[in-house]
Amino acid sequence: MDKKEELKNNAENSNLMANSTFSDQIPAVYGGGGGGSGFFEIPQGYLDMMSFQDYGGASVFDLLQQPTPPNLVVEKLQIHPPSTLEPPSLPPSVSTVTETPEMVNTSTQNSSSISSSSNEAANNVDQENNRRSAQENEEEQHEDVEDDDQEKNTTNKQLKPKKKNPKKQREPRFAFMTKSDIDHLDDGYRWRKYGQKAVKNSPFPRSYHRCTSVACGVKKRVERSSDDPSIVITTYEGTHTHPYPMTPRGSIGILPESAGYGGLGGGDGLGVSSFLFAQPHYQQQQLQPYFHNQTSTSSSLSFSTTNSSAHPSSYSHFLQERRAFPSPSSSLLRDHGLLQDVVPFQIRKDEPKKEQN
DNA sequence: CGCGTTTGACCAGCGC
DNA sequence: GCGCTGGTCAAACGCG
Repeated sequence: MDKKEELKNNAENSNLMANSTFSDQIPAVYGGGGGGSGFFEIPQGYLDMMSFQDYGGASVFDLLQQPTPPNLVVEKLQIHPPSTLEPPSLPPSVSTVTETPEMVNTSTQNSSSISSSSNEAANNVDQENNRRSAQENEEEQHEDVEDDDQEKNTTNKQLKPKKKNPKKQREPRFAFMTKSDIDHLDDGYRWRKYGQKAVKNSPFPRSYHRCTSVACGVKKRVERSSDDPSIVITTYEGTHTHPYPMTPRGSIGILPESAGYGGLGGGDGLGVSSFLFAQPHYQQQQLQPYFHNQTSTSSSLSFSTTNSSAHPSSYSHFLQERRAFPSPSSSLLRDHGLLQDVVPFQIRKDEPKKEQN
């Protein structure tokens, strides 16, 4: 543990890395090979009911089929308008959107309405996203998905010949922030933690998780915002190559509210939160019960995407992948890809209209 | 015993 | 080239 502290301190003391600015962050959120992030302040329990339309690489608010739901307090939102793309027309609610110049490539400095917390959080996410997306955009086109396995195979570990494929491919990523005391949000999949690292500019370590499913190379990073410890930044990378587990960790999809999963942040200390979405159980409900009346705390959710493949419908990619594996209850569990890990379909509009091709 | 976590070390990429 | 950081590996360990 002492060493851990050391690492942290090192990271903190290290000023080699310039203070990350958004300027060179994710190039874009609107599809085209970019990413973005948003930050919503959402009443606790609302997440369970939240849903967005197919995230086809549009703006964050395009995720919201309808204007911001009544109980959804859009506190902060960051998006990354691509320098080369025109921002999509945004719904009325988007008036609350703050397009942060510094998040655009051209950026300078500014951003009035973005709080430091979300700023920082998104920053963390975007930082890496962008860093890679640049190089990945080129590389990824050459290779295909299997490389994760191949890496391991080719990694004949004698001592530590971790020579990986130079053209390491990065899968599309999807990041979001949640305001929660709990780090590891249970999205229904089973994850194995394979690493933890101290990150610079943050006193909180970042943990690395991998889907335990064989041949599924989906990874997940979890970290806390250095600025606002209550914010958990979760980044998914890759696409699940297997059906959505109906009984992950014992009880996905059949979690009664009484089971203590009613809302976010309700639990404490445990490694798993009630961050469960797309439960058939919820589908019965209407958009009414936003709240589960847990506590007065609120949960928040934000997005940051990196479309390394430069496809406008990057996230649709997820969705399609997931649809390839209709589950027994697929009729109920509309497949929304990783998004459904994050956003309960209740609020997503199930209309297939945005399923661009 | 199987599975998941912890942890120290290694590697690659990047900036200076 | 060097140092830093992020990402990953895998042995050791813990837990049920």
